[in-house]
Amino acid sequence: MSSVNTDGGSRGSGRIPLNAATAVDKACPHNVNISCASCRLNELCLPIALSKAEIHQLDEIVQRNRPYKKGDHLYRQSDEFKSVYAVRSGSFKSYVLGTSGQSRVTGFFLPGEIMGMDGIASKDYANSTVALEHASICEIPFFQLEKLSHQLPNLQHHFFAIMGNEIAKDQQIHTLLSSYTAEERTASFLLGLSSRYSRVSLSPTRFLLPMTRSDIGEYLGLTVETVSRIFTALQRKGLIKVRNREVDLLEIDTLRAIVTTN
Amino acid sequence: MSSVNTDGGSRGSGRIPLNAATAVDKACPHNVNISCASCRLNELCLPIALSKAEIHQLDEIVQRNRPYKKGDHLYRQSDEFKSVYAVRSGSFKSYVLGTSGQSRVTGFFLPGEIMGMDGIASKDYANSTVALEHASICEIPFFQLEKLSHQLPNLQHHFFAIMGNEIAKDQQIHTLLSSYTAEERTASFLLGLSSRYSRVSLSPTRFLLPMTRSDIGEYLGLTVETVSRIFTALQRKGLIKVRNREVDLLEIDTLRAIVTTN
DNA sequence: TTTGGAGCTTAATCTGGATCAACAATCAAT
DNA sequence: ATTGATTGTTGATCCAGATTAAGCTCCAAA
Repeated sequence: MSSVNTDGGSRGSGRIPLNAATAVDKACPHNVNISCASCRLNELCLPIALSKAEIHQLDEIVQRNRPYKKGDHLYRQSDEFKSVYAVRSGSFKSYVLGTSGQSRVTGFFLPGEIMGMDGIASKDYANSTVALEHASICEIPFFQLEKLSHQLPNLQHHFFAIMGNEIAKDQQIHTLLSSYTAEERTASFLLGLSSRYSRVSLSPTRFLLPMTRSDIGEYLGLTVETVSRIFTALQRKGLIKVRNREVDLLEIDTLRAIVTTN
Repeated sequence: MSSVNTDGGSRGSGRIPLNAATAVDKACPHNVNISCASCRLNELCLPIALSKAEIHQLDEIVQRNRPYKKGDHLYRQSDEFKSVYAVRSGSFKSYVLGTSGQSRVTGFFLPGEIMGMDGIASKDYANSTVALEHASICEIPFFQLEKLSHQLPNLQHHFFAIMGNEIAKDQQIHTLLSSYTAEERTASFLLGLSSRYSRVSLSPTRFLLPMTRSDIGEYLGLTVETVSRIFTALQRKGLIKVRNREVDLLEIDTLRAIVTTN
């Protein structure tokens, strides 16, 4: 079941409907009135491993607000922490500002992924988080999630797993940044996006980048120029095809080889 | 109350008993028979925010094994995950091995800190973890911790906070590696150790490094040579004094300024 | 007390990616 | 359609930190 797109979310005036974050057999995720039970992401998101009845209880505490448009902030650095958020559709980036105003991207979030966990310990968000395109979310007030986790061992277990996953992922990035070249980082980044898109049943080889080259650079510890040059170089080698935000992974195994040869 | 040291743990044949991880008014942490209730770390470690009775329940599931000597592994990459570990005394590093055998340090652990959370999601440890010196730990079988967390809301809350803290910390390192110079990274690293030592009531300005220059380099994405040069440079500027593993932070505010001027 | 190896330092050279600069393409707003 | 702003590309130059190489210090084991 690959996607049949109906609406925007893709940027190129509808020309190529790549990874538009829309539903196929379940309700449209931009729609505010979906329950977890009917959400097409329910096997990737918080409800995993919950029973029907338990999902219903989760539904009770989930708030589905109006959608966000590109540039809208979900929360800002040092705002008081009160909720974690699941991406329902679209995408977000998180970033911090340096003392002299430069931004540093700390993460990207695609449908089914959880945002805001950086605030759990300190009670303030450590990052700002902003929509990269038209997007919608589910807000889960954390104190209610804790209360419910206390009643539902499955939910507690799963949320521990989600946080553990975030920890493991952040440590991989640590390794990436401390010892990989620009080309290795970029290849790894594209492969990472690939598997995340594939997780939500979108093409693992052909997708639209929701972020700018500059965002990618800030995330990978590279300059925009380097990211642009590496894209061009990978294209010359025939491993990918890039046109603006549109990416084709032509030789995914060779890309993987670049990463693992480090 | 600053520390009065009685035994080793410091390496310099007893010459300077800096940050020997020994107890003052509570039982010696190398001792296997301490309970959480009597442990001098109980206000930093898992028991925070637990009542007397709750600490007793935690004690029941904590296993206090024999001490580890330098080079002993706690677990290795891709071993089956079954426990998290609290450092009781001494210190550890975690690392991963690249395809061609090079090691990449992913973290250092001092008394009161929790190791092994990278395994929670995947059920396998993502890192290997090894003692940097004579050290002891408390092992907490994770499934028992989950079961107990389910009974004790305070424990659940606290463990969420510990994991959230790890996430926030890992993201700071992401920023550090993606946009700080060698000098900024090194200064930040020293300041980080400083506050972690101070957390366990050891001097924040004078301590022994439990790790090699090479470990530091692998952690910060620098070579040994660069770490060595930066240490020398910071010493020439009068900001620190280094002699082998012994470090003095002479101008802690200037060090902070180096980091924040990024 | 020697010896060997791990750990550390310093210096000389090299290079990957940053910086600087110019321009092109795309898009949103009029 | 035109304009200006944002985003992306490409080339020339530079430099922080890697690499290479050599010697030094410390200490554990013979």
